[in-house]
Order: sequence, then structure tokens, then C-alpha cells
Amino acid sequence: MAPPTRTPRSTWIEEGLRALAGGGPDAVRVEPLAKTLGVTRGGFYWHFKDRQALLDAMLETWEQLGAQGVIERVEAGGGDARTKVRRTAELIFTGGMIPTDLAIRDWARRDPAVAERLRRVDNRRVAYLRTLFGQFCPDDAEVEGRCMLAFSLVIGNYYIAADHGGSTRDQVLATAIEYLVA
Amino acid sequence: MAPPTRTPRSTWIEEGLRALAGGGPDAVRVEPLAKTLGVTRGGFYWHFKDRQALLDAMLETWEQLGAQGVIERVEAGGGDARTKVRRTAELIFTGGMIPTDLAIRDWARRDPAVAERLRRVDNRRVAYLRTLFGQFCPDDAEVEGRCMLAFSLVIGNYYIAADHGGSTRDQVLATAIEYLVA
DNA sequence: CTCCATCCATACAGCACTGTATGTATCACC
DNA sequence: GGTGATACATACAGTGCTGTATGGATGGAG
Repeated sequence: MAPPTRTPRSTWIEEGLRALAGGGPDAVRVEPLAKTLGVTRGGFYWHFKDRQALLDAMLETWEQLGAQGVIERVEAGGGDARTKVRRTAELIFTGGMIPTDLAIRDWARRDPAVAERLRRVDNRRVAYLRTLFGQFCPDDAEVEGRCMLAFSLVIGNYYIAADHGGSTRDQVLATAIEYLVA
Repeated sequence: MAPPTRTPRSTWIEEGLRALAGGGPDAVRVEPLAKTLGVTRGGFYWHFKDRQALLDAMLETWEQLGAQGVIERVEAGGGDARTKVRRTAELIFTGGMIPTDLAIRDWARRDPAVAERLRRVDNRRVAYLRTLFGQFCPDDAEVEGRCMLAFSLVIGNYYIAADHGGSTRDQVLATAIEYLVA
């Protein structure tokens, strides 16, 4: 039979996150979202009070799902701390979550509520990085510096548009990571 | 033949860049801009064909002014390469250009024309960094890695929301920079 | 089958912005 | 002190979105 095209709450959130990743919070618009989902806005306002409610739900989803995934997969693989750092980098650099992450990061620059959520997520991530670097780097201050550099590298990789002479970006990233775990 | 232009082209561009820094390209709207300038849109469409023309002019201004400033001031100060790296960091971290820079960076993720301009600017910046690191680091690949890390640090500093245990952000940045020039 | 909660379509009023058209004020300059 | 280019105001039509109201369709529970 003709599929009734049920569009539950989670579908709106997923599509919203996709729009956010593609064009920032201003691109999360109800009508275009409905159009890409093949429905009208009729059902949207049954699931959500208004547009802001969708944005909040998107952040909530991101905060709960986005923070733990990579860490769990890295830990599941085992190995020593240096290996885990390399695998973390691998997972993050190839993961599809980054665009969403960056969009939220930029969003946080102009919305305090978003910034607060981002702070919680980033703290969890840095805390994990800290345990890794702490296992082979004795100096606490340097651990903190390396965490900051490693985290920055992930972000910089997606924001920096420069070329690298004869090297490819992947080569440069690999060199940088080895430099950090030295 | 040039009466005192109360709101010349450059004023629209400056205010546009301010709006861009604050809320991204979607926040660069003609009517709000006119309101903050205390005029109507009447004059805007004399200076610019349309809204897109303003965005182009903003990028042009940014590309010409934003790229060279820091490099020139660093070189004017003299000193060895390590000193210049530290001073570059100092100037960038305290400069007010960063918000505009980040907004354009995020913008470039979804606009190829912007991405192309950003690539030109970033290449000039990395080229300069390369000359600095190259003066005390013999390995070319590692130079490239350190450039990437240094550049990423600047960006990460403004996008990462994490705390750092007992340390302040400034302390962590200082440690990271010393780690890069070691 | 009937009833009911869930999900969606349609229609409407309202808002904010865009771009165009047209009139107008302000000065430099002769 | 009149003329012409410059810079701005005002009015208008058009667009795309928001949120509300209301009725209709779907499918499971009884």
C-alpha cells in the first residue's frame, strides 16, 4: 500500500542536523526541511512547539550522541596510549560527524546556550585525551598543551585551506600526530 | 564633484564585515545594516548592484587587508625565527581580526568562491610560517607538520570551549607554542 | 466496525527582507 | 545662483519564511 510516510520527531531532528551542517543554524528552516522530507509543515508543529524547539532538540541529540561515540570505539580497540591517540585521530578525521560539529562550534560563538553545551562536550573529550597523553608524558602542563594541539589539529584540518608544497594533507596530518605522540 | 559622502562604500563594507563576524554571511542584510548606520537603503543600491556585490566587496577588502598586516608587523620587530613565531602568536591571539577571519572560514565551507579566496590567503600565511619553522627545523615534513599545528592552534583556540583543569587557556597556549618551537 | 490517537494537508495572516522606481536634498563648480 | 553629479528618502511589488487554525487521512485497539 502507499506508504503513509510517517515522519517522527527524530526524522526532523536528523534532517535539521544535516541542514545545520550544510548551512549553519540559519539554514535550519521548517519549510525547506519539510520539502526535502516530502511533506508539508503540518506535522512539524505537532512534534515541535516552534522552530526554536527543533534547534534545542537537535542540540540535545548531538550532545548525547556525539560525545561518546568515538571514545567508546577507540577504547574497544585496546592498545597502548599512543596507539589510541592515532586511532582517535583516524576515527575523527574520517568520521562524518565533523561538519555538524563545526557548525555547532561556529554557532556557539554567537549563542551562549550553545556555547555552554559545547563546553560540556569539549570537556569530556579533552578529559579523555588527557588520560591518553598522560600515560606517556610526565609533565602535566605539556600534557595540556598537547591535548590542545591535538584537538586544534582536528578543527584546523577542516578550516584551513592551505596547500602544503609537495606533501598531501594526509601526510602532513600524520607527521603532526607523530610529532604530538613523540 | 565629490560631495561629502556621509556613507561611502567603505562604510557599508566595514559594517558588513562587522555583521559577518557577528552572525555569519546570513546576518549581512541590507536593511539592518542601514538601520545601524542611521540611514535607509536608498544609498546602498547606489554603491552596490545588490547584496551579493557587497559580499564580494567585503571579501575583496578582507583578502587585501587581512593577509599582510600581521606578517609585516612581525618582520618589523626583528629577532630570530623562534622569537618571530612567538610574536606572531601574540599578535594573532590578541588581534581583533579573528572573528571576521573565522566567519569567513566557516563561510568558505559552503561557498566555493569564498573557499578559493581563503586558500590564497592561507597559502600566504603558511608560506610565511614555513620560512620561520624552516630556520630551526631541518626536516621538511616536520616543518609542514609544525606549521599545520601552529595554524590549527590559532583556530582551535577560538573554537574549543574546554577548560584545562588548573591551568588557564593562556598558559596552555604558551606551553603549546613552546612545544612547537622546541 | 468503530473509535481514537497520531500524523499530515491546506489555507491564512503576518513579518522581514530584497530590489526597483522615483523624488529629493546636498554640495562642488562655474 | 544655477547646474549637475552625488547621496539619501520613500513607496511599492514580490518573495520566502513563520506560526495558527482546521479538517482530513491513517492505522491500531477495543
